[in-house]
Amino acid sequence: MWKGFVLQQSLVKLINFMKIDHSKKQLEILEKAAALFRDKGYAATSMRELAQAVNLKVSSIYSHFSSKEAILQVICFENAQKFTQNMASIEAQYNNPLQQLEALINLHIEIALEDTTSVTAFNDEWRHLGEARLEEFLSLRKEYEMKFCAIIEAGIAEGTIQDIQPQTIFYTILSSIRWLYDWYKPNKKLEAILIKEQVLRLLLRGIVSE
Amino acid sequence: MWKGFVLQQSLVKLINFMKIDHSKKQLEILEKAAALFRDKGYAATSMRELAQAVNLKVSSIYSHFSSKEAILQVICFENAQKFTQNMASIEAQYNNPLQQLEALINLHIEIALEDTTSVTAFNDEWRHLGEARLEEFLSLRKEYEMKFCAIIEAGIAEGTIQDIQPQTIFYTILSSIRWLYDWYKPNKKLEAILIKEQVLRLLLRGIVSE
DNA sequence: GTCTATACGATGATAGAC
DNA sequence: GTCTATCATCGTATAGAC
Repeated sequence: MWKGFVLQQSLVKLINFMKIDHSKKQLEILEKAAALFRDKGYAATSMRELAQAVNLKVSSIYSHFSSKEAILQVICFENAQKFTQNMASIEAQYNNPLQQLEALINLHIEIALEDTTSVTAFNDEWRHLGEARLEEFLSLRKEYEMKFCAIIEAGIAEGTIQDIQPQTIFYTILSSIRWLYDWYKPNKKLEAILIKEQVLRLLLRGIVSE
Repeated sequence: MWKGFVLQQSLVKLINFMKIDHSKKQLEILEKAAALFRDKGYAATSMRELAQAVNLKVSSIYSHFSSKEAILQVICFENAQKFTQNMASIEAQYNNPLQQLEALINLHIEIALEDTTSVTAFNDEWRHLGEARLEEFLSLRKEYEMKFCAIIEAGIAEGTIQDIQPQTIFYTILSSIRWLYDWYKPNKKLEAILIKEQVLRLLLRGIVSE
């Protein structure tokens, strides 16, 4: 049995450039906004609620962000960058397609377990971006998808990955991890390790036991 | 290699009781509402938009449904019932846990491929139910989860399913299918069959090839 | 940067004529 | 059942004092 995935856990370092370029108050607003967007959705979250959550009057928020959508933009694009940059570092680190894929799955699981709020908002609420920004966002997303699928494709050619449409594998991986955002409560560190190992095994080896 | 899943495709019959109990106009409203809720989200969909979509004035909608939330309620609870009833019929049809699980996965894939709008709205927008109905809904969902996990548990005990926390398997299956709602365009019948076979194989046997 | 005050369009929902 | 008319409320956003 192939056991490579046991060896390379936790090698991926998460880059937190969200903390660069923003003032303390901006960061506070971004965090609370992400939490509200995650819990109630972007459209159902009002600026009045957000203001209350950060102990400001509504108008004061506009000293930090030009609009409600501007806040969503930061959340969406900084998270998109996070995934793109991590993928680049993974590609540099491994040259084996299967190891790259495993590291990518690991990356997505780790991000899901570590940063529940911001990434969830990014995952679910990007569609509320305005037309221009939405187009930009979708193009970034498409680029990420193509790189991801290229790795899968290489693994299929090599014979280490099942011969299934790369897009199907890609979408299945990405969405299969999404329940972590909704269900995982970041209390127990031990449980996180167990979940990570089990989800990874489930995706790589399947449900059926030999 | 275990090949049972090749034999029992498409045995699951989808029950469409959504078409019972509602007038034609109510059905039209429900369909358009589901499409709008799916595309823009419940909160971002206004009654005026919905009215326009069904060629009515806003006030006329209130002759068919008592409120915007009442429409969401129908969508959520009738879809919940759909899954519950299908599960019951699967449990009656098979007594092998692995076959039951495979039929359940098949069910979820088939529903995703056949009925994109209503189920997507149900999947994503239930959280906008009012407090009382939300509680009711979550209890139905919990019940479904427990039955689903009991089947997985039986498979693990039997040795046919990998020894992984049943909840982890359950959540991974359910969410792994969700990309179909977002990405699959119901044009090509042939492609649907291919996707179904591949997703099923991916979940059951995993990404890594032997 | 934060406040009070306010603009003003959109929202869910109702009253009452036909 | 459908319409016109209307309501009260809430939405994002701005102006201007401190």
